[in-house]
This record gives sequence, C-alpha cells and structure tokens, in this order.
Amino acid sequence: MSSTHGARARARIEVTAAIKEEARRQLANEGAAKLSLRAVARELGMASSAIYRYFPNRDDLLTALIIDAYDSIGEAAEAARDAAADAGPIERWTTVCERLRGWALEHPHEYALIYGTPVPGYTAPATTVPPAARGAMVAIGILRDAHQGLGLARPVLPDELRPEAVRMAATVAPDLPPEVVATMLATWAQLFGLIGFEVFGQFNRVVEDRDIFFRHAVRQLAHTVGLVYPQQGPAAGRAGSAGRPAARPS
Amino acid sequence: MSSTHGARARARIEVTAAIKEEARRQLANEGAAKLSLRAVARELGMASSAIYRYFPNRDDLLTALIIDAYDSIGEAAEAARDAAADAGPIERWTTVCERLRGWALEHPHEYALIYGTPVPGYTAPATTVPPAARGAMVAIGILRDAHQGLGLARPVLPDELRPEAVRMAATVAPDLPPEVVATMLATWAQLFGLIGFEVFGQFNRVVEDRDIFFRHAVRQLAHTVGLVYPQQGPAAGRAGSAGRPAARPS
DNA sequence: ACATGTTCGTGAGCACTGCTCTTGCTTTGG
DNA sequence: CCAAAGCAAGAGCAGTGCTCACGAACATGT
Repeated sequence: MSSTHGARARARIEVTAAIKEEARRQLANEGAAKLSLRAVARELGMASSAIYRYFPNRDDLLTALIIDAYDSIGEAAEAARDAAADAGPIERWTTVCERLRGWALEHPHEYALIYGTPVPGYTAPATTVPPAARGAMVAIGILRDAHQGLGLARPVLPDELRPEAVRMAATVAPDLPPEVVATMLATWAQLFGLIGFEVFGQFNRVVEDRDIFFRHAVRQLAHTVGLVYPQQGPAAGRAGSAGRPAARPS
Repeated sequence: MSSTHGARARARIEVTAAIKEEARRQLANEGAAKLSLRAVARELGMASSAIYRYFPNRDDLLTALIIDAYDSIGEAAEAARDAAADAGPIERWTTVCERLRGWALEHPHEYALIYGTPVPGYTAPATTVPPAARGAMVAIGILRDAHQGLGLARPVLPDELRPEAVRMAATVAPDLPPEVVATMLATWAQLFGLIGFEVFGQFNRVVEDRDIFFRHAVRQLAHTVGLVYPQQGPAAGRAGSAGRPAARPS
C-alpha cells in the first residue's frame, strides 16, 4: 500500500524531510515562536501553499519536530547508558545525566520545544508520549539494575504519599518499589530544572564553571534518588568512598 | 521634573497601566507568543499606532510584563516567608516553596514568561536582574537564619567545586559558607524543575495527587540543601522527627 | 492502452500581524 | 498668549497562516 512504491512516494518523504530540516534550521535561528511556513517554503524554492500538502498546519509541523526532538534526546540517553554499560549505577546515572545536559546545550531550541514553554493553544497529541518517555525509561532502567544488584537504597516515604506512589509505580515501572518510583520522578524533574536553568540562561552571571557545578549537582541527585555503591563486590568504578545504606527521614 | 504634574502625566501612567493589564489578560488567554499589540489597542478602544507612544515595540511590552512577573512572584515569596516567620527553617522553606508553586499554578503564562523558554533574540535588560533575584534572596535569607541558629548542616564539597563555590558565594551571599551557597543554587534550580514540570504539563497522566507529591519533594529538597531541625531548643514547629547532623559524601 | 481518480505545485486572495510615517489636535510651560 | 511638545488617528508597507480553484503529473483498475 503505502510502501516506497513509485517515484511519488519517494519524493514525498524526501520533501517532508527537507521541510523538517529547514524548519529545524529556522528554529535554531529564530526560535519556535517565529517559525514561518512561508519562510521555509521560500528557502526551499516552493510556493508557500505547497507546504500544506505535507503538513496541514503549523502546529503539525511543530509536532513532527517535537517527536524528532524527543527521539533525538532519548537516543542520546540510550547511547550514553550503553557506553557506560560496564560501570556502576552511579557512574551510569551521571553519564546519562551529563549526556542529557550535553544534548540540551547542543540543541537549545529543540530542548525548549520539548521541555520549555508549551506552544499556546497547542496540546501535544498522544503520539508524542512514547518518544517523550524514552529518556525517563533509561533512568528507570538504571534504577532497576541497581535495585536488583543491591546498589539502591529504598527511601522512606511518608504515609500520605504512599497511595500516590503506588499509583505512579503502576503506570511507570510496576516492577520497582513505589518509593523508588516516586523519588525517581521527583529527581527526574529536578534534573531538568538544572538543565533548564543553564540552557535558558538563568545561571548567567551566577555560575561560571558550569561543567563542574553540574557534575556535582548530578552526583547529589544520584544520592537523592537512592543510588549507592553496591555493598557486595563493588562494580567497575572505584568504590573507595563508600556510601551509607541511607534511609532518609520524612 | 517628571512627577505627577499635569493631567497629562497622570493620564500617561494610567494608560500605561491599562495596556499592561490588558496585555496580561491576553497573556493568560493566548500565551506570550500570540500577544498582539493590535488586539490590545482594539480592546482598549484606541488606534493600534497609539500603543507605540507607550511601548516602542512588542518586546518592550514583554519586558515590562517580565519585570512585573518577577516582582509578583518575589512578593509572594516574601509574603510566605513573613507568614511563617515564627516557624522553624524547614517549615519556612517548605512554606515558601509551596507559595512559589502556588503562584506558578495561578499565573502559568507569567511563569512561562520568566522561567520558560526565553523570547528568541530577546535578551533581558539589566533592569530585570534585581526583581529576578528577589525570590532567591528569600531562600538565602532562610538559609542565613538557619546557619546562625544551628539549623543548617554544612555539606561536604569535592575539591574541584570549591573555587567555583567561593566565586558564587562572593557574588550571591558573601556571609554564607561557600558549600551552602553552591548547594543552595543547585537546589533552587531543582525546585523550578519540579514547578516547571507541573506547570508545563510534563506530569500529566503520571502524577495525580500533585499537592502531596510536591510537598514531599520539597521536604526532600530541604534536606538536600542542608536544613535540619535545630539541635538546641527546637523552633516553633513540631520537632518530633529529628534530623541527623548529616554531612553527605561526594 | 486508456480512462479514472488521486496527488501535487501554483498563484491569487483573505484576514491578520508588527511597525512607520504623516497629519492634525490638545495640553503644557514660558 | 503662543510656541513647543506630547498625543491619537489613519493610511500604508511588508510579513504571516491559511484557503481555494486551477491545471499538470502521476498511479491504478479495466
């Protein structure tokens, strides 16, 4: 049916890709708010109305770019996880976090598209959900490994949070303890607070050496989320500075 | 010179206020990207060109709204701090954090204006810096009080972060230990990660009971930033669940 | 091989935007 | 009282998202 049959179908996916590519360029130059379909068409040498054969409206173009961005950052996270496959959970965590930050700094406008101000009146369709979850799934995977390998402390939850934690765990990672999932989600949001502040310039004139600052903050987050150095037979990384069993109050 | 002399000057500041007010209304309805000067003028019953007597261009109107928003959230933080003046540092911290979140949920578009994606090509003028710092100053004040009252643990910093921590402390809070300032800045960014995820809908379909989730996360942040219940003579709040001295590794 | 239905690019056009400039009017200060 | 300065209005320019009717190129069933 809709395979790469004729020259027509082939041309269609080529033009679609060219539009997205040019749109991404404009995104980097002007930002999402000023993304102009007419300008994209002009740069591609086609009539402005021709764009609408490929994307019914501006928001749909944005949706395509959003999905691509989620896939891109998700892929980066997965690659970082795989590159640090032999290291311990804390090293894997920090490696993934630093790669997420690196991606954000390399693609600030695409980062803004997915983690910044949502486009007004635009609600992301359901198709964006799976790509959006890729990054978080990488983090959850690291926690899962640590959980199975005694490298994860189970934080103590207050009773009032327990039902919500159980609910969250059921929809996100049913095989992990609810305490871990709840803490993980909060930590995940906090991580993007750090990244966002840097990308959006909130650290200007305040934090200078942001590499080191971020590295330290992310190690602290690893502790917050419950990652500790394994207690029996340390993993690949140096395990000199041992961690506590660490059950935190309230 | 430029006091409230004639009826003309009075009218000017009245019209300026009316423009900002109407602009804020449009902001809440349509978002910053679709803020239309013509629509503002139309709603105010004046010619579109008349707006430019008061704001030379659209970005300057946005700048005014940004400053107002910073002042508004800063004022909210200060009010929360004063309302909890008699409580202990942890209660003050959580009260301020929950007020910040409350303000953000009440004014999502103004929140997006100051903590979301920056307007492309627009760099905030220096006049926005003092209002922007108001909120963080409230948090620093709480830490200062706790520091003087033995309610603050001094976290252990790795050596590589020390010079940067000293630099940050010098420009932000010279009277506080560098470790505290460094940890505080990271925690501050993480707090806005939590708020941003909620305001921008990243928690949709994942976190249901966000009040409780946020309250727990903020208590955890209080621990991260080093706030503990005072060791000699507990403060006003209940001090039953005592905290550890808590010096954290790496 | 031919006719049919679908897809595509085009250019005109609508309603809207930010912004500029000239033209007159009103208020102000000397 | 009168010149100077501030002000609103309207026309106009260039740009935007988006629609529509039109031929041309393609795909496909008979």
